[in-house]
Amino acid sequence: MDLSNRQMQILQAVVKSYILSGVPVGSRTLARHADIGVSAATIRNEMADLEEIGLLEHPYTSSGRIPSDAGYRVYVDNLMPQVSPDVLAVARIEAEIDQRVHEKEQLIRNLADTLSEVTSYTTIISGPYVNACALREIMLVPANENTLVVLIVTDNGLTTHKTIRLPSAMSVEEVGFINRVLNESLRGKYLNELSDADIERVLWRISNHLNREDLAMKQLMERVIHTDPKAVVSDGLLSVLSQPEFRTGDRHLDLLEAINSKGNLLSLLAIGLNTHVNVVIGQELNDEKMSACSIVKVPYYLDNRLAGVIGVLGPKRMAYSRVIALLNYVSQRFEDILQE
Amino acid sequence: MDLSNRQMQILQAVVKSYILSGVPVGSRTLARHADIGVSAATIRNEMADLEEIGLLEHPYTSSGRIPSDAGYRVYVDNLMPQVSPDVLAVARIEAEIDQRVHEKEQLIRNLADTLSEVTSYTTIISGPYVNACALREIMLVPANENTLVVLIVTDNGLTTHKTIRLPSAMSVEEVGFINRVLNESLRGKYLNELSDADIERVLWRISNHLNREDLAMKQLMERVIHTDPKAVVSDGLLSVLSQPEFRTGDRHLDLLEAINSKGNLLSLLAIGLNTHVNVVIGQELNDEKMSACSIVKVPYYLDNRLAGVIGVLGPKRMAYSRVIALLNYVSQRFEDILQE
DNA sequence: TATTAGCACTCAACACATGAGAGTGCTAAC
DNA sequence: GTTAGCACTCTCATGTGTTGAGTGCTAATA
Repeated sequence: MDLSNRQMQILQAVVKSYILSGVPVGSRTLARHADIGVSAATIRNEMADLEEIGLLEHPYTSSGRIPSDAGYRVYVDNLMPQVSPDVLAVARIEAEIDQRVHEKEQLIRNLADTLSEVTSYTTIISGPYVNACALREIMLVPANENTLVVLIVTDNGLTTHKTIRLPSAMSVEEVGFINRVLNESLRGKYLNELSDADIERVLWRISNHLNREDLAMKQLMERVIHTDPKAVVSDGLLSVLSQPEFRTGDRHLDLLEAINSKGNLLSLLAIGLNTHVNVVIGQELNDEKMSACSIVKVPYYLDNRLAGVIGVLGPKRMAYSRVIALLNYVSQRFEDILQE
Repeated sequence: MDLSNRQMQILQAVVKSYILSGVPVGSRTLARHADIGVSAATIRNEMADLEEIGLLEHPYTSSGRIPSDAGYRVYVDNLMPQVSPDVLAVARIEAEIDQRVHEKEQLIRNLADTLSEVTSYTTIISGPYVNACALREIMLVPANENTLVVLIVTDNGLTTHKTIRLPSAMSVEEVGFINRVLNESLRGKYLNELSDADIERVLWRISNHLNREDLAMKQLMERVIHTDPKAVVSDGLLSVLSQPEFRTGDRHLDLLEAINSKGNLLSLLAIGLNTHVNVVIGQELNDEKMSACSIVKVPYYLDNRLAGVIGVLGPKRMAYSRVIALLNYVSQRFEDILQE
């Protein structure tokens, strides 16, 4: 698929104009407003070619062209201008950070809201994953005879707690002992990097001292170490649904339905999560109901460990370059915040 | 506003039919299908009277009648049949409870989801309020020199944790001491029932022993005692937005906008929260954007203390009697669960 | 050979008209 | 007090004509 310079220029102009206006773009508008330097007729010919290659499409016989999924793909990969993040948006984000919210988890949720507001799209985040951080303190608190509450605090100030139901009652002394062992063995470690041997060692110390069946302790350890896939926060649906592409008929219900299945969202964030910034367009989302949407997402790290993913969900007709610049910025700030 | 028997009969028939079909109901349909025993013309006359009183209205000159807000109100207060909760729905709810989810908070969230599914409306819950339960254990864990994590466990197994930033560094010993004092003084108490004297006493013990300024300790106590208004969980928007009344134009955007302001939702749940089951209809919600909706809600208690509110948000044309029966049932189950 | 002007053609969008149907309000009769 | 009858109203669905943007093709042009 080799494109002439002019074809690229025209494709770029079509995508830009369509993103801006949401209206299919015709050859004459392009001839007038984009600086191509040839007549509308020539542009028409080129457009016909671009359509044949599959980069543009035609809602109906005599409407302007709109980019196909492949067209957006080429635009995003090759034609899109690199921009720096919008100053106003950055100011909003920094203002949010300056609020000095106590809980980092809360701060990150707030930032997601802010991101939704400044982009006018929906923000989806996973993480920050507590078990990607160095453990500082683990605290077992008996809630009653056979229920424990586990509080986990990481070095960088993330916290989580969960309730564990024990198969049999456990005395305060036993809980205290396990607590001590867990802290001694796990402090400073990354929960998601524990080897089977590490776990075995801890279990051995515990079952050796307490007269407890191995299995129950093993289950307890599993629960302690395993972090729930950390609910995905999403927000800003309103602005996406206000976009014209969701105003006709029941288009908006499709999107809502897709988003409602939260498991779905998590898997969307996981698509092709190797590269840095990452754009998934329309059909690539592998979900009929979301084929009118795209996701721009970027993972954020802590000590080179994946700490979570930030994603922005919008219509396919999304301001890609603007969002990408912003996401890069925000992910950097996320890392700063986590780093403390 | 005295209604004749027949007027009540007609109003009831109109509301029932409209709730069922969503279509304005005319005198002939009523004469045929509702068992009134008079002709369409008579019904027309009565309807005109009901309209004059303000219980019915007229979308346009020659359409059938629909109930006004006041009409719904009379229906809900006086005319609505008492039904027992739908067996299928109850089965779904019990199945969810049988899952034996560890965290009660999680179980309650799951039940909210189930409630949304079986009613086809949106469920909103506040609570369960941790500070309406007897305190079992309070645990202060230092996260770093000037950050504390507070874990609170109640007698009935609710848990919450929050991060507190201290104005100045605090040693492990100091934290340990405060921890001890807090537990000794507060165990078994209800955090939202502490008197100023109680708090003063605790503060006195602490500042007396540690050489600490009173104000900082006071702030710490405030944070410990004060429960965040506990985010409102809402779900099942999809089914409400699928209702015909939100399909025309941008009606759905209005509703989304209203719901998006979460503070708003909390205040909606708080409207007139004295009675047991409680129906708030249309305009009564005091929100232009929600005037097409109603909320049915019921508080749930623990030891005669308000533990939270469950609400169901749907179109004004909601199956009130069914929802009320279900909510009564669910609130009872909530109380059982909290009671353990 | 690449480009352009010209022109017939297509199709969505809008405005307007028309008819059917449901339902009302009113009046006069029962 | 109740009912039948009838003119009237208004929505909704359908159809028709017009407009305008835009295309595809062809033939002329550089």
